[in-house]
Amino acid sequence: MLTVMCENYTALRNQLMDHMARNSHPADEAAAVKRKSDSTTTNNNDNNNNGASESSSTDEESFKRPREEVIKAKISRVYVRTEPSDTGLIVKDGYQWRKYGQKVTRDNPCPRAYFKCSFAPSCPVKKKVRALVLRYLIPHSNLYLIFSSRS
DNA sequence: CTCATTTGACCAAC
DNA sequence: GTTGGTCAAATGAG
Repeated sequence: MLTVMCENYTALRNQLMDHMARNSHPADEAAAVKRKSDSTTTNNNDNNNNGASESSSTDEESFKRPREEVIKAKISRVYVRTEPSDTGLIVKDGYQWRKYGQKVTRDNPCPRAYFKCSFAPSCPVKKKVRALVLRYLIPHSNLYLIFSSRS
């Protein structure tokens, strides 16, 4: 399961990097080049995810933190529409979610549920689910995932 | 007993 | 004031 999760993370991260590279501003590109030139001691950064690189070296945080900050600053939202026939309340995306709240909005008859990823205690991933309409499919990453009926 | 879910309370933003 | 998001005690399922 860990291997699959790492593979999914790498694939998703590559997609994110491609997307960021296509839409990045000149300042971001300059910062990326600067970070790349800073990491002269090692080049295997991109093969590590945040969890697996914890024990690799002592000075890794000097170049690891800026990248995390960039990702966190680029919090994104993804809207996914699911099969109308699939009325189950459990999202079969292969990951564990813990419900931590539910709201009923005034103009919306369907309750909105809030889930946190329970796969890891520090996992920042959250998702919203509007029951019976939409739900999230993208698993672990630093993305903030939201479902909505407007997409 | 343990752990996940429920649900009203709370808080920040508007 | 309202609304959206989160917290946490109560509750239920196993």
